[in-house]
Amino acid sequence: MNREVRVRFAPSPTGALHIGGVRTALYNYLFARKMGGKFLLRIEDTDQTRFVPGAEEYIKEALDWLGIAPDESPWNPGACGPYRQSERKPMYMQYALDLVEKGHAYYAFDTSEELDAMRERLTAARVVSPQYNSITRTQMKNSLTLPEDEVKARLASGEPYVIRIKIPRKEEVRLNDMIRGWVMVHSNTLDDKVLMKSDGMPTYHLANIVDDHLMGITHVIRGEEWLPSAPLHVLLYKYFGWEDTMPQFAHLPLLLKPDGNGKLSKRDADKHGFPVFPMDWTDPNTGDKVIGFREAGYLPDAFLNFLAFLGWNPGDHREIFNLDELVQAFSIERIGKSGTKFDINKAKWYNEQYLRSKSDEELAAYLIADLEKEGLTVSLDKAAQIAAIMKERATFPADLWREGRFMLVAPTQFDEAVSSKKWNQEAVTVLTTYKSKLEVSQEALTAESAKALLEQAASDNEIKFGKVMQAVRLAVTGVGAGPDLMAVFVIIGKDELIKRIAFALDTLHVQS
RNA sequence: GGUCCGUUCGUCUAGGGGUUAGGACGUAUCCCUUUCACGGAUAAAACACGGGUUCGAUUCCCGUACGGACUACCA
Repeated sequence: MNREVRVRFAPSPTGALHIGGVRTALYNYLFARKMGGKFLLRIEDTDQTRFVPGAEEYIKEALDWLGIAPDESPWNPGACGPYRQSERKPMYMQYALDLVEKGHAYYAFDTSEELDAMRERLTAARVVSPQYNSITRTQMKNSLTLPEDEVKARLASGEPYVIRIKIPRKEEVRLNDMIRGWVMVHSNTLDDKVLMKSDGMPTYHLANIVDDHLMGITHVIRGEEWLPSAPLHVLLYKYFGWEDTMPQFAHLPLLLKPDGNGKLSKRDADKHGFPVFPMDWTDPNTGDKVIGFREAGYLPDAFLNFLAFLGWNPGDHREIFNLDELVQAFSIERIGKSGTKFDINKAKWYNEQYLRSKSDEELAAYLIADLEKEGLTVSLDKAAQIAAIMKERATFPADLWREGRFMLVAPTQFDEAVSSKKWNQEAVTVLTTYKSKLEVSQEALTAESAKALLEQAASDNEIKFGKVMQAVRLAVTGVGAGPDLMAVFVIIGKDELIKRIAFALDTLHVQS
């Protein structure tokens, strides 16, 4: 049987989409495209208590930003809708009841207090892992222990209940994970997980099996945190009689903290000052703010490239891949098994690579946008010129302006450390000469003519050109470092250049 | 605690029974140069440990250690 590949990304709308989730979405997308299949988005909102307004929109916007929009989603439904589990609510009960009928599930009436009491009792009795299972269920209030009449009466009276899976006492459950190979667990370590909650909603375990089946999902690519419950899912496929079309599983390694141990979290972002979310987000309930890669200045292609390499590699030494190239090169077999520590330096490096590969005009658009925020305007042409000489030294688009502002705004003060060391009589002499040469020159200012004139000014005074360059730079830009000076001169223009030199000559004083 | 998963330079990783264990980020040095960058070159830097199997193990097997995930009417 050769089914069309269909994969899904199934986040819960409980807040900002974590970077690990974004990577899961990306791998799903890459796999779908590579296999010529479909990538779907399903919103797993079965926990009504954790609903956060705006979270869904955040997910959509993040995927759109990265260019990995799903083929089917709540906003772009295909034939398998709805794509929100809350909207699929009426579908689940029949499947749960089917399991009850087959003897693979049962009703349970225990209150949360009774559940707590059971766990306390077991803990006190030094039972290693207190759980609702084949042994303990015999002492709880459920349709396995209660007389049939009573069960019916309780159901009829509207008493709250859940439906639990009846895990077999002794059975080896095995699955062949695409990343990890055969994983085996004994059913006696599994517990009778709740399938239907008392509010009439399914739990993740039921909903994801039913939906994946109904949606024709062929491969489940998800985080490693799901591995322990995968055997439960395998059992469910078996009990539903869907073994033939059970998806293949691929459990992705986790994204870990950059320094210590454990899963990457928002705390790490706060601690190290880098984002772990794709975009800015303010939680409407708690007011918590997180910063995003997008707002921090990461380019979507760079971010995607970085993300793809967190746990996957193409097997050769190439590092730069755009989305299409990632699709071509991607394979699940080349995903690593071990957890990946998060290194923001690599992300920055990727961003630099992509920034430099952009055209001057593209970069100019960023620059112009930044300038507008400060009420400044500049021609596209000039912005492109600035971008051209700044991009080699920028990590983020914002660096273009932050480090290049002197090209549009004359310095009003001068870097003290540089002036104390480099501002000397020789510099003053050369600059004075240079200024007058510029004033009388009829030539248009080019990088070549600007340099020729400066060299003349230096040699006229029998001073080595290189010796005063730092001072010249200081005079014109206010700082001691920056892009090629002659290019800067051309951008600011002759008049402005003369003005700046005059101002520096007036303002700075030679220290003895 | 239990179950499951994992372990190659600081980090991301390639590799795989016999290799000078390769690349990238980062770090250091040098070159280029009007500074700072970019770029180029070089360097330091790794197979967790212990047993097997084998002529030979970093690679295969088993333990140990360490790390992680899971252990809810959350996903």
